[in-house]
Amino acid sequence: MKYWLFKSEPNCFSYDDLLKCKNQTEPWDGVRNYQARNFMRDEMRVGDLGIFYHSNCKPPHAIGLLEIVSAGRPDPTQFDPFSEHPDLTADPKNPRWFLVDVRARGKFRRPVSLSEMREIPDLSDMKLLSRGNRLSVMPIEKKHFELLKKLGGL
DNA sequence: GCCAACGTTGGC
DNA sequence: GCCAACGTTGGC
Repeated sequence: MKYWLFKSEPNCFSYDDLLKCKNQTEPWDGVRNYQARNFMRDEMRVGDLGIFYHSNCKPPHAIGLLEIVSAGRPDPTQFDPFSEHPDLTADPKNPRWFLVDVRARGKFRRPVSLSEMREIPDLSDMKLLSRGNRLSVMPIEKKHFELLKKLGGL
């Protein structure tokens, strides 16, 4: 089993928004980065777990757990000219962008801020903390997942 | 295939 | 609002 970190801007889609979705499940659509796409298309498996991270807010923080509940599948929003990230050059017979469906697996009792993470030596080699990292979906080591979960009070 | 220009991300 | 980092684009 693998572990992942999913970034989202809370004013766009927050953990509470996920909790309000049917079955607390939602497609993680709109990703338009090849590396992130490859993770979703090729490496995620049903049952993998993830951390939900709120970016571009004050302070940025990890806020809860999620579970991957579908394999990678084509992201329908690429073909929708009215979606936020249409890609009209994508061929429906050979989709370019993929998503997975994620389900909420528990909100943290307390958020774990980015600055707090930076102060914890055991988290120092997390990809999230590396300079200039802009990936919205990235792998995370099990030990980091477990520690974040604990810091979040779960 | 190189690389300059440009756009985006996202912490600060 | 600034800017570092980095991905993408497109001319050559």
